[in-house]
Amino acid sequence: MVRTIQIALQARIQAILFARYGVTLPQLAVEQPPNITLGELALPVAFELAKRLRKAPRAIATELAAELNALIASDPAALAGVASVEVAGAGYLNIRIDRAAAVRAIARDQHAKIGGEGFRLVEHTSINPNKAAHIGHLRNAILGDTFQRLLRPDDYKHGYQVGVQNYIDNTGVQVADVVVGLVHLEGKTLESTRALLTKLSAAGERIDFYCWDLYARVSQWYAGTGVDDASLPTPAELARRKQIRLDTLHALELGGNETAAIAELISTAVLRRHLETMQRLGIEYDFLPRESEILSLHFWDAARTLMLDRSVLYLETEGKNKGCYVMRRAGNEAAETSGPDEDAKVIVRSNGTVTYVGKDIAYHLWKFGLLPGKDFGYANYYQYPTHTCWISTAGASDPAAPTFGRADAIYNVIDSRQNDPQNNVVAALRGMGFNDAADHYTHFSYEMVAMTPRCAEELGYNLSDEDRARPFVEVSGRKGYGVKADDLLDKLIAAAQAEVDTRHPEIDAAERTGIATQIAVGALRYFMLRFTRNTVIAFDFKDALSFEGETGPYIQYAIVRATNIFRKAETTEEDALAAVAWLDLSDLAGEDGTSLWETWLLAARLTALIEQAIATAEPAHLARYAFQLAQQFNNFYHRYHILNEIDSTRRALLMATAAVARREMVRALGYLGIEAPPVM
RNA sequence: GGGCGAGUAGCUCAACUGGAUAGAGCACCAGCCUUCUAAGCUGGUGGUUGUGGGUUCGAUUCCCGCCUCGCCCA
Repeated sequence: MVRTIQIALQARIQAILFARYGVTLPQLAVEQPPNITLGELALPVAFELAKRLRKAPRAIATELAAELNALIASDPAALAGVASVEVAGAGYLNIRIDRAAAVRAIARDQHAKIGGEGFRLVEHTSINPNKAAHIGHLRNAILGDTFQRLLRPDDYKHGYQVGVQNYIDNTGVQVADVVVGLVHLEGKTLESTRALLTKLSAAGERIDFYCWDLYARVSQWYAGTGVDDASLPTPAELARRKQIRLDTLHALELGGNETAAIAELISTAVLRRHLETMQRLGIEYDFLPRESEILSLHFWDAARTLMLDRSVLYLETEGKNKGCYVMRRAGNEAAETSGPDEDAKVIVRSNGTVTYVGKDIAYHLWKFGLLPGKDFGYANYYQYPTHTCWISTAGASDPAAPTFGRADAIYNVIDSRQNDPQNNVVAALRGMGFNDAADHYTHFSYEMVAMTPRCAEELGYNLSDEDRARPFVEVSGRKGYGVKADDLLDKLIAAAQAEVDTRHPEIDAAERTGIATQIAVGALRYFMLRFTRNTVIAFDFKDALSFEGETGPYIQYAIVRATNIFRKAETTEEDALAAVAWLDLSDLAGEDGTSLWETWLLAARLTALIEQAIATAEPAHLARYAFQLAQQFNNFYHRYHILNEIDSTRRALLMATAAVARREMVRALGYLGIEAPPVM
């Protein structure tokens, strides 16, 4: 509702500016006054114009206010919802909203439209399928899933058509390392690896946890510093191990051999575990494109042809990159120095192998439907209650499967360490003339999740003095340092369960666990979303396990309180809101009414916040909003005792206020992927 | 050496992309449960926004130098 007024206001003011001064502003900021007594919206537009028009801001604001007020007087429909415009401070244009009219509109759930045409592809999670998911992966998946919810069509908004994919690097060095561990440290074959999976499954143990330990062990074996070596091996032995690693990697890339079959078996099993882990958090995928198919379906060959045709790729004939196919780096396109561009990015090495960036360019051409004649095969892999998750295959495609390589816009949730490679892909697209694709390519970049040194030591890791002095310690799969996603979730559920058990012994055990799980997920998802993307999260159990203050459970609790009011009053949120239509709302103007009105006003900002979160690709804004709304509701809750109110008109207004706050809290939390428990 | 990001209250973070008195949470102190659930509320302490300049009506925000920290590239 606030957004509807904002849009109308911006359009009207732009029209006036053009008619009166002949100017059009590219952006017209709409802010909030510091205090509600000054109005509901504020525009600093007069300051902006002061320079251009060489006129005092206050004088401009006065002219604009007069014109807007005249418009409102002559045509009430022109700026529906706006009561008056006044000048304040040094030249702010402050807007007063017609409270009664706005409250009626909000109660009817009128709000601005969100969404548009086109297919948007959100890629997130993308964990190497060689070990358990950890807290860093959780941040990625939670960010991506939340963003996907903001885009997707639902009951509240038209949204955009969305596909969610999770890219699987199943032929990379990380999977190869685990295969080395299985084959060379544990002496396993394809058959005995299969037996291992069966055994673990029967014992209820997690293959991804098994691989977590094995991966760390292999990494140490390469260095000769782990449990497999009593003393440091000879250089020749270390070289032999390094060669085993390379040979294994090549076998995976080649495919069609026992090593690759073991990799396929293990990576698929670990992948399934990742999907299960993420499903605990309400995170689902539509498609799992794998690197093995990008290789076997020869995506790169098509990309190379395209890149050569468009002169993005060229053969370097001198310098250190002689014999390589290279591409100029982003920002270096105009370099005209003589001699080889030593800073160019190698795409095909002199031995003929393609680098990661090369494969990534091919993959992204596919995403935009720009890779001629290439698409994945699609096979059914995982069934969610409401839809299927497809996986890539080199074999025949399931006729029921959709295709995903037709995106109008893409969002890649990838941590900030990949900034450079991501920029290279965009530069390649641009270099090929695919500017529209490049313009709609969003690297949804975020900083890593590290651990506080205290947290790492709690987990039993031996830190160097240097590490101990740092603000945080990086999660490391190679070292085996990290907090596993499932472990953290189990811990959170246990902590929540203890609270629920003492508070609600009357509820049956299964239901208590269900509530504890909702609370745990709420705490975890909110924790990962409250930080803006470019903030490094220094993970600590104390903060993450907190259910008080700025947390998910705080918001859930506020909702439960609202729920209780309706339960005790034996009415519903819907009825309370419907009653607003014939309610006398004249009270809203007074001081007491203002306090109620502030709750309505904040509740009516949801659409604006969603738009902002989409435009800036920053879910943290919405997370903070949800918390602020819960704070606002808790204030309201303590100030007014609704069920004791004897004046029926007033009681109805209070009920409706609780209803609107609850409605928007539930919605905002829903977009964050957090459910509202029935009781807490 | 080059690139990117960060430095704000004791701690962890915001600040709607240049606006009005820089805000939350945690911690600490003092209060509030026979009340719609205290996972809550009220009040208080706490700031030279790393530092030095510049741009202008106005800077945490933009520009330049310097200092720290992190990541990526070579």
